[in-house]
Amino acid sequence: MSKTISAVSAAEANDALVVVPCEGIFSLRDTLRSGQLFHWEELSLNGLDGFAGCIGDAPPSFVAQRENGEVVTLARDRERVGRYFGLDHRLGEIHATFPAGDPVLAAAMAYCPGLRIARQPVWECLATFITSSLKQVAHIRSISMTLRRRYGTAHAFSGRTFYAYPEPAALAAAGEDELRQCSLGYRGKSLHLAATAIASGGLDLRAIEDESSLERAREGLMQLHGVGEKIAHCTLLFSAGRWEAFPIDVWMERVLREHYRKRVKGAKLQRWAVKHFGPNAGYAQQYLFHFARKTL
DNA sequence: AGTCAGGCAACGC
DNA sequence: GCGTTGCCTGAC
Repeated sequence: MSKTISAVSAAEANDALVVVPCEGIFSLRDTLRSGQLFHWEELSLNGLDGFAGCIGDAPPSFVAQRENGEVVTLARDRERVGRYFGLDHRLGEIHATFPAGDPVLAAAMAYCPGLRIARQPVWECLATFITSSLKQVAHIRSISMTLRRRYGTAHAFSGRTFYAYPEPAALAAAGEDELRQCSLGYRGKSLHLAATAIASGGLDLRAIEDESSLERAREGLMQLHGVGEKIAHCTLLFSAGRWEAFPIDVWMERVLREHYRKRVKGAKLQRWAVKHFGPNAGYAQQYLFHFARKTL
């Protein structure tokens, strides 16, 4: 079972809430609900409603947004939170690369203008999306929590317990059968193989992250059993800052078919999307995806 | 009760 | 290349 290795009292936390610098507009709620992060839990601290969760293997962070838009967190997490939620992204410059005169994208952006693409730790992003195959958001979330509780490091925080995502070695040691029992089914095999490959050094995630060519990074990830186009693109977009990566799932297929009249699929659809949406196609994808899921 | 989900691999052509 | 099928599980 996990061992608790840190504890921060609520009082201690309250004293240290500070504002996180943010470049432009941000919506914490939209960002957390846009299907890229699955483990943040609602938490009220000192009368302020926000969210708590682990960023990588650091002790839990508390994040909240005041009515005036200010993002606040513990002093110790100021930089970590800003970086994790992409508060330094220059949205104006990103949006300027989007196609002019695209009313669908414009509507999606108007729906969730403060949505940002987070910078997740690569392993936890990859692993989470391996477990997401053919699953609904609520279930992805539940699997993430189960894996964290069983194999992650526990941290006491504000009277509750939060868990870091388990390291590759922890999941490798758990074994395939045990992982399957975390409601994973056939995904247990993929997760275990990925954890083993990374824990043993057979696959170097850092090298893939640093790979200059998106194509080669994508191929590197796709060597893993259970990682195809969609999961590779999600990992590159949500954890490696590769905003040109454009994951196409059933929701994006639906949007592109119904609003853009695209009837092609697979690689052809992929090529069209990158050409149409430009160098930050993945960022555009995130607005469209969130918009589609909430309104279509 | 059957169908369907935020995919992928293996196989057939 | 392109289309089809099986796969675990939970929600409806």
